Amino acid sequence: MARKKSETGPARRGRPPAYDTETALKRATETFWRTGYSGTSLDKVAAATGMSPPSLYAVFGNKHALYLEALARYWEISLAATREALAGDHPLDEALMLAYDAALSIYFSGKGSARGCFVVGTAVTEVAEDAAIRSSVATGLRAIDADFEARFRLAQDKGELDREADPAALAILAAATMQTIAIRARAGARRADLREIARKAVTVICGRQPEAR
Amino acid sequence: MARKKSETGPARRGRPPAYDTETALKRATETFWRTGYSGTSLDKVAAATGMSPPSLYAVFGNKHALYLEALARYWEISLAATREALAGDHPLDEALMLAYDAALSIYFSGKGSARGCFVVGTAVTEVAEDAAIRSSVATGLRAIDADFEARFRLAQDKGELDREADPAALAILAAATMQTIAIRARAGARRADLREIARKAVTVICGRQPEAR
DNA sequence: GTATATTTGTATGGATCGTTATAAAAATCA
DNA sequence: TGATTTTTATAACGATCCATACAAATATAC
Repeated sequence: MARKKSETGPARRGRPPAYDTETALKRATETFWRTGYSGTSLDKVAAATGMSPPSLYAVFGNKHALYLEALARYWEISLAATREALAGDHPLDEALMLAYDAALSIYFSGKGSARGCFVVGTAVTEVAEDAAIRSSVATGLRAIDADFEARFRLAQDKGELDREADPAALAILAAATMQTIAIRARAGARRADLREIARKAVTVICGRQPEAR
Repeated sequence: MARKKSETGPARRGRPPAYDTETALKRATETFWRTGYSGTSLDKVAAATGMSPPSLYAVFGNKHALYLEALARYWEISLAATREALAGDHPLDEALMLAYDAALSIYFSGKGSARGCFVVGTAVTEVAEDAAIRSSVATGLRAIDADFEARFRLAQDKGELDREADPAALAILAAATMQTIAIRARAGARRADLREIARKAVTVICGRQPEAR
């Protein structure tokens, strides 16, 4: 629960915070993103944020709570990116490519080699033993499926997609494509190659257009 | 490089090993599988294998080398399972389902909740900062793609698959389906639901059969 | 038996882990 | 100014990390 959202009230009482909570969370996220939850020590987070351990604990609680907040924020951002891509009035194949381009922008953000998806790259490992992380991941995965499925249903309504197509099945494949791209990005694949993968996947998923072109 | 493969020569000299290297590697793999590489201490591995830390180091080198050997062994087993499923003379859709059933058997093996895929569940996290693990993962991913692609090409030759289909694109989708199943299994999805996902994906991937049914 | 070779368990080293006690620093309120 | 409030940095806590020194244990070779 990030504070610092106070609307500059009548001036706070004690010593003012030296660091912004939002940017600290962003820096912490970047650190977890690269070395995972278990592989990231709080000292590393402290170094990345410039905050001392006691300040981190005062603001975020503990390492686990900090990671959960980073995970929740990541879901917000990445799900919003997918939704925005799918929400426009583009043709189905273009909308899907916009979603994959948005994902690629996230997966290849930051300095150095690609980090892929924060969830696939760090949360999935913890999910086996950590109920809180598992819950967050499961909920997010369902949301992705639902967003894709809604777009496929809309495509059917608009006549872009064969009436006999199965929107739920296509949604799983669309989500799977996003996830394989996330894995391959982290494993070192080139962005252009991954975009080509997305393009081919979209072609298969959209299938032959209904008669009216 | 696991020893203990010696063909019972003229009787070894010193005190005989108390533990079998193969079963120790299997137990170590199971431990990494659940808590990941960074999340698994050597003490935990020692407890799981029943071996003392010095014995583990004598046999496997160090924690990193032990994990790499577990990873290599996992690739061997899982790739062999996929190949065997695709190698039979079943129809394309049945062959694909055999591959997914084999994967599900691996993902749901062991006691307790499903661990998913060892690679997706543990190696992908380390891949960002560990060159050796990254190399192993990249090679394995290429192998999966190649195995699926070969099967799709065969299907075209046998007339099971539309001549205009793109075997490479379908292979990516088939691999992506396997990976999304791995992720969802670890995140708590039920086996029956994942099998249904596989079934629907196979339907989309195989597409409409060519004229001759 | 004695010497040699190899593995074993115990015990521990030095570093790092997550977390917190403590007190100085920097602001407002009186 | 002095009291109060809040954040800061330093330092350290016990626990655990990966790895190894050491000597007892157990086999063969002579």
